[in-house]
Amino acid sequence: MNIYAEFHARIAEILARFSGEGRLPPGLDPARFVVEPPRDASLGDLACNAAMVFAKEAKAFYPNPRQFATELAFEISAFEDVDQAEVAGPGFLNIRLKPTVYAQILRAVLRQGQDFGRGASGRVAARKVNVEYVSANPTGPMHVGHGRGAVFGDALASLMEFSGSEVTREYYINDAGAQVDVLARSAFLRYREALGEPVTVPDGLYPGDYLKPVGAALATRYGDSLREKPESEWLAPVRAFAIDAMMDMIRDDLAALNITHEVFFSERSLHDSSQGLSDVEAAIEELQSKELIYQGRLPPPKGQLPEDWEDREQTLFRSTSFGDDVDRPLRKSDGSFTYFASDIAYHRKKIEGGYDVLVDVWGADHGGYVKRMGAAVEALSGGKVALDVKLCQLVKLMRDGEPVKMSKRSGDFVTLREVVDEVGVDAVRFMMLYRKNDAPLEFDLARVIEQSKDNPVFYVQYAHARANSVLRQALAAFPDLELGPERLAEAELALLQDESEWALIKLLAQYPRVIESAAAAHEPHRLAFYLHDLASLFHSHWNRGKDQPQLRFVNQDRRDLTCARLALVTGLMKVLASGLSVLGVKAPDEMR
RNA sequence: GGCCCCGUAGCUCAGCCGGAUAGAGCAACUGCCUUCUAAGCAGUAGGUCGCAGGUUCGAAUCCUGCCGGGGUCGCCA
Repeated sequence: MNIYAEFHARIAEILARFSGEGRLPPGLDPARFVVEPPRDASLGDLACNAAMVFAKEAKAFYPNPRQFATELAFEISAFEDVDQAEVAGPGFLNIRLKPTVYAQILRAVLRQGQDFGRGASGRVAARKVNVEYVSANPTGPMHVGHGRGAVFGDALASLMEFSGSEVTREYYINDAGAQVDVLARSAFLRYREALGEPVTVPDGLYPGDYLKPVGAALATRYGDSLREKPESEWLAPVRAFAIDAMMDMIRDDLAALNITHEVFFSERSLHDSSQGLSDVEAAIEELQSKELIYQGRLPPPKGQLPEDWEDREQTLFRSTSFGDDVDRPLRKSDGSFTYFASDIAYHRKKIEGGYDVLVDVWGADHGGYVKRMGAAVEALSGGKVALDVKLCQLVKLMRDGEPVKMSKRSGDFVTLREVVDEVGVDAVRFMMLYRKNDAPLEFDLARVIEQSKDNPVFYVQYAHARANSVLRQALAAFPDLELGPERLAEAELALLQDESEWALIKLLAQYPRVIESAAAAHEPHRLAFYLHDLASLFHSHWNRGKDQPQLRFVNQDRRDLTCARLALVTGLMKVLASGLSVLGVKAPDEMR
């Protein structure tokens, strides 16, 4: 039950009726106006800008927006659940609802529980969505930056799912490039080490200790049978073995963050030509048939020229036809395919999967890649599939305001796993979501486990725990009280008289709208901020009970009033629990 | 040099598809609280929304140019 969507529909109906009656021109697009909470709650419950948005079209019928709005206000006042509708400012329509509307919403929250807000996007929701995230190279443990993309993608997937889309969570394994050969050589070195050879890791190989167990496992599996063979013979099996080991490790790291993917897609599989044309070849062929491939030369990049730059003719994709800056090469100088070529093939597979929307979550350093990928998806889908690339900025790891030193070169960097083990899943997830994805994030290891109001994770979880504590105390005061949501929904809600009680209910009523807009914008941080706002309002109302005992939720002398207030508390708990669960953060019953 | 992201209170950041007097937390200042319901509470002050144009009834929001910070710039992934 989303009152904003509800009134948007009703007003759209009025406009359509006016058009039919010749009081407005036909064909006014309802998508152009909005129904939203007014800036200032004292203005009412809903604000609508339709009269101003359509002022131009309505000019022949109403000389100015205010008169148009007055006409609409007259119609809206007639609704049973509307207390009053009035015109304000240049032509705003402010609607005040009867309190019974909010009482109904609270009952809906209680009855639907954690499903309140589910499917909030209704028909606006994309039907089938693919969210690709993490996609860290299988060459080592994940670091904190990967973690941000992982948490972001996972929460976005849940959010879109909750709002009404069918979502597939996908991981693209970069198991085809040169870096997995480096991985294989590094693992082979550790294999020789495990067989008793003294080794030093040369430059260019991965030095991390995490490959030692892989070397040992190789030794167990192969004995010394690979030792004297040429690289051409051991590379493939060692590479496959090491990739599997790395993916197991990455899956473990993700599991520690409660992240799972439905699909792990192998880049290497795109190059498999054992069944005829490989996927990469097929993708290029398809683009060829659309005359988007040609042999040509690229101008050298401006600024500093790469040292090994050579001007040569190459296979190019005409991405400039779709807004890219230059056309992009598909084959390297040795004839093999570029990463971009495999990525085109990969996205072609996703398009074939019948998705309406593709979301890719990348690190900000891949920003230069967005246009060409968008061009490829547009070319391959004929513009039917939307690709939204979400770039996640860096994470700066801090401790008590001081940066934590990380040197990746030595192979001795702070891993995601270490951070999760130190501060817990909830802190990592919530903090990573409590910031826009494209803004850099400072993550302070000390601050996120602080139990104070300065720590948003604690603050929001504590609101849930505190609500639960109120219920426990109510039970102590009235041992026979039935606290089931169904029973509380029958409480006499009209007994709620305090303004901040209604402010809380009104904020609860916004939850579906928050879900809808956060999902539509692919911005889970909006939900995190909403939950913080909700917690904040609850805490501050709770604190008023310090000075004014009559405002406390549990009132020994007023069983009926207590019930009404418990209905509010329970509704709040449900929404907090629902939102936290969408973000993948626990809603604890107590914080001790 | 091209492209992308960012620039909002002293600091860290929100601000939806253009909407009414631009918000929150921290820090600062002023009171209160010191066992009351649970990790304090209430209030005050603080802004040229980087700058300059443009679009319009209306711009932090959209467009153009500039300034500043970051990222990126055939074959790396």
